[in-house]
Amino acid sequence: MSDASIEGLAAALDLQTVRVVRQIAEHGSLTAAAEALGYSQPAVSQQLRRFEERTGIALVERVGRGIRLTQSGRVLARHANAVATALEAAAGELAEIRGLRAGRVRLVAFPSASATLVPRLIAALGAAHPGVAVTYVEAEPPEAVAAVRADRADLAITFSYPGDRDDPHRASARGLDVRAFGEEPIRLVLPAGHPAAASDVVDLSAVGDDPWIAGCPRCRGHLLELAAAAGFTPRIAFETDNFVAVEGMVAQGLGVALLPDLALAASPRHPGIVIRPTARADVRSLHLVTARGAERVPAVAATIAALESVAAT
Amino acid sequence: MSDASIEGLAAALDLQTVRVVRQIAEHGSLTAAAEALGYSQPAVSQQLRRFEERTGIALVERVGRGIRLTQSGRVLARHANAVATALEAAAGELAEIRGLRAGRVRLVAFPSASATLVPRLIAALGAAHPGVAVTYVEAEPPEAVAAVRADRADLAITFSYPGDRDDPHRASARGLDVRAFGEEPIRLVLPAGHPAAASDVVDLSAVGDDPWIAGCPRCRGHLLELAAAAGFTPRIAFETDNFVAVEGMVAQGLGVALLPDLALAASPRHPGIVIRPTARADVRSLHLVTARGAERVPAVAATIAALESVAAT
DNA sequence: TCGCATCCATGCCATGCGGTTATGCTTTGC
DNA sequence: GCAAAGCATAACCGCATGGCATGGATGCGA
Repeated sequence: MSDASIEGLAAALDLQTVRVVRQIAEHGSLTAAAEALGYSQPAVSQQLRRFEERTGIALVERVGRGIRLTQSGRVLARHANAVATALEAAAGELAEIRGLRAGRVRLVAFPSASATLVPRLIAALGAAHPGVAVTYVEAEPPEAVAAVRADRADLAITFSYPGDRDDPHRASARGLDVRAFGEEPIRLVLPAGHPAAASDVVDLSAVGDDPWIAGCPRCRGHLLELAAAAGFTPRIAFETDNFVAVEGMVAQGLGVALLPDLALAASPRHPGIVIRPTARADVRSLHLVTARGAERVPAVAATIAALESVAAT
Repeated sequence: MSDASIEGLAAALDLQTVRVVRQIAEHGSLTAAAEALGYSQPAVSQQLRRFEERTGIALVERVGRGIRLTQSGRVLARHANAVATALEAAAGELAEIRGLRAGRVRLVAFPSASATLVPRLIAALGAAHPGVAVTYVEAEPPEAVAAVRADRADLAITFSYPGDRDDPHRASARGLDVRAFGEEPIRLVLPAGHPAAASDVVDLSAVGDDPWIAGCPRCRGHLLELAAAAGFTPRIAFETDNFVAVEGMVAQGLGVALLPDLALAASPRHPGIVIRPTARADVRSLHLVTARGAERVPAVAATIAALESVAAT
């Protein structure tokens, strides 16, 4: 019963009363406390009375035309400072986060963004909001989405090919927020001197008979789709995740390849290759995946803003 | 501006939100938090939304069909424990006081109560409520009242004579609470063998020619009043505050005296004296003086109750 | 001793906070 | 594909909470 009474009391304690008692202890009168709190005097008077009725605990006693705190009142006033201190500490931290003087963003992005997009993003974010801490992890889109879902990341940068079979932004990203923030051209990579390199824009069918060097599984799937649309089935000679290796292979004349812009921009252009846009101006789309409502988190919002400004260049 | 925003935030923080966030952090869902708090699920949902609208701070983000706390939410949850701890400490202390397992009464009483009434009072109070601490100071009524007014005492036991000129319970006790709790007979003290001692009840006029031994100034004033009512002017031979000395003087035949019952009960009865009621059954009244509303303080209420039971015997 | 200023309590009223129930939407698991 | 889980929204409502006006008691000073 003693425990129950304490719990009941703790539930009956409200901040208003605590604040009022604190001011009364400091100023010695209801009127002064009311003024300090920006309330009218009756408001404070009633606040006290309500608390006393609710809890059966007398906080003030009258003496002359004034009042003074009872023992209980003084006890509450003493603890009021502890409560106020804890609340102000919380408010301080929250204000820091809201004002972007503190905060944290855990970023995940696909590998080819690591060399170009992500560094620029982090730099822009750091310049605008030095107080925000950024952590970055590299992961392919499906894993990146999983990281957001599992609360291992706040923000995932992913891509998807048009008509992607297991599009990470359809089934697997359900329950999350996906926003497209740009498109990335897909380039045809040819060995220098390749006949098709003569024209500024190359139709895929023009290299339908060449051997192909394919990238990651999903990139490979995309290649198959584009080739089918162009009317051929690519003969895939090699597969590798490593863009630099792809460029080297193409330079050696081992085949041709499709590479997204960011992958090409990640390293100095290999001298033995030529880059050409595809005739159909193929692109893959870039996405931002977050928990729904995460854009209301200041650090996340700032990151999105920074990403949009970076992506625009 | 940063400070202002912190202050604004601290003012916008309310216990309900803190409690809600705390439960969400613990249980991981609104529904579970609502159940833990004894609320319906929409109540918790709206509580959160209101806070977020009020402060512009997002506390939760949605993921799938559930939610999770944002960084701000976790910050608040962390501080929530500190707040809850402080509140529970306050509630605990208040519950102790309310349940009379703790508390304090500062008692003041007039000297002749020190030997009889007060010890019995303190004993009764201590037996009923061992947790309540009692302090006691001896003071004449005017000083006792002043002590209550100046917050040096919670409860003053005083007396007043009927028609007292500067009645401590009229002018000087204004703004305080005065309650009569009993009357104390005034006895005539005669040397053994005094002729008037032959009758069980003595009219004052029967000893009008005797020399008198007077007590404290206010007692002396009372003596003069009673004598005047009986038709004589007392010849005052000695004055002393000390009741025991009064008894000794009377025993030596130096005069007669009026003494209140409590003063007589304070020491073993002197063998050389005789006690007689006065013909008019004179009494002085006993009072309890407190701050107004002090009876709502548990320890004070318990003392009053104990005093009433003690005074009844 | 008689105003006058001070301080708190009270009555009345408007507002909106904070709760409820009912219901719908999205996601997830079988 | 359907049922269950989980949150949001809408409609409604009680009363806590604050304001204003006023009254009563006290204390101070002329």
